[in-house]
Amino acid sequence: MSFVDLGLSPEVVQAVTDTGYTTPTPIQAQAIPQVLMGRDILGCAQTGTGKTAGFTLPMIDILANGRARARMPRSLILEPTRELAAQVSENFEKYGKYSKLSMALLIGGVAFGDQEKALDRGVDVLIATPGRLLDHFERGRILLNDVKILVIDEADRMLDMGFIPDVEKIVSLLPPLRQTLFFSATMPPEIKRLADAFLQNPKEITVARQSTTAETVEQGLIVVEDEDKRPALRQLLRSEEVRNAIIFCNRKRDVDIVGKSLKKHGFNAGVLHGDMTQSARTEMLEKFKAGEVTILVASDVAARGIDVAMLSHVFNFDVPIHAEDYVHRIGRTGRAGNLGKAFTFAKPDDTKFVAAIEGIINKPIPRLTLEGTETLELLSDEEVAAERKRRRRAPKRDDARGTSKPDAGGQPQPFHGTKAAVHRRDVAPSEAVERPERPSRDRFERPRREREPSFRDRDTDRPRRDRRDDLGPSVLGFGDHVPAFMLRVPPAA
DNA sequence: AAAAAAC
Repeated sequence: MSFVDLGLSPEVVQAVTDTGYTTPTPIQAQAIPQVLMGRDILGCAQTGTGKTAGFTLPMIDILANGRARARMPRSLILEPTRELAAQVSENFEKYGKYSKLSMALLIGGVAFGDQEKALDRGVDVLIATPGRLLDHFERGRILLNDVKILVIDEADRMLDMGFIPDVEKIVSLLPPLRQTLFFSATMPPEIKRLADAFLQNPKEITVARQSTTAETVEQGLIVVEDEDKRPALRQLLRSEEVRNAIIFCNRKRDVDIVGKSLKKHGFNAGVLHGDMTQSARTEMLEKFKAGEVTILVASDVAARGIDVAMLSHVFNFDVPIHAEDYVHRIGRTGRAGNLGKAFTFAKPDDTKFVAAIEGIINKPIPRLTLEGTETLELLSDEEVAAERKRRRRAPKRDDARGTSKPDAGGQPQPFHGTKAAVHRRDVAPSEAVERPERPSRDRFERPRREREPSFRDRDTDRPRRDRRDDLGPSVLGFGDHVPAFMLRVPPAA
């Protein structure tokens, strides 16, 4: 079976041959002929299966005929992360080099100017993350009624990330008569519902998730105390033949800490997480791909899809909270038949998370010990519960990780907002932990701020005395019970 | 226990 047999054009086949690929992967062999026939696809597959080429190759041929009008893309590919979107655009560049296709990449963290210019020229292929795409749409820079092919990639991840409302909004802007390719690594009910809504008589393609069985990945679990993780990691990095590795941390903060620590100890390490600027993210990923940086400390931005050829190792500095993420993380190694190793550091109370992982990979992860490191065992569920209880009763005075703000902890603290520092000496220690109630900092819990009553002239934005005086003591919506502070006349500007 | 994504 070759790419020619799948019905692809000589131009595309040549471009594929140039990159060195000769044999289609199972998902490519199944999907490409169907996509070329114009059929909808429901693909159950993750990256590493050749899924991306499974849709880019036939799309290049389908879009070869016809021209895009300004601001009216002819196809749309939605990706959950910026890196994935960038990767898909590289795919189109690589395989579309003998075909004349125009393309635009709409992702956040990048200036609008160039993206708008590209849209104005007209694009055959539009690759986007949902937020930035909607942003362009709302600015009126883009029209979606000419989209003939829609690709929704990594749908389950979009769900995890809360993008589904955005995706539904975007799909509602597309013409109903179109071809839709829908990919997801897993098919929870919510994703199935979406697939049913978006697809018409789709061809279902399921590709075995080889990383779940992970025959080519040797796995190991090391149980240590939190503070022993970094030395243990260094020891492991030195004893293993690490060609290149990703080290996953659960928190961005720890990504920075571990990255810094490794660099300090002379490792060729770099960091990658979503709080970095887009240019720093791109630069780091490129350095890692090029081998300039051999150890990448990363958050789960890098857990899925990031396609770095032949990683020798994956380390989980923390046990991932969602078992699925474990599969995705270690799926970065042992790909395409190469051998890989995956080591996971667990704390003794990570019992539940480890059990969940072993449940979905359907086998135990071998426990390892490290010389010179105190290797422990996972606690039983009862022990974890007891430990939690104990810790609640005697809260830590100072946070060993150094992350707490100076005013946190159980010490008596001055109240804020008073001139004299008032210490809470008169309360029992256990109650002293209770902080005075403050407005929630969580942006989702924060009550929506009501629009202030407009005392300003709409045109001049000047305060309007007349209006304010007219208003009298009543405030709309409060009847006769108007809180005193709302009746205060704002200072004249 | 987190991370990801729009300004």
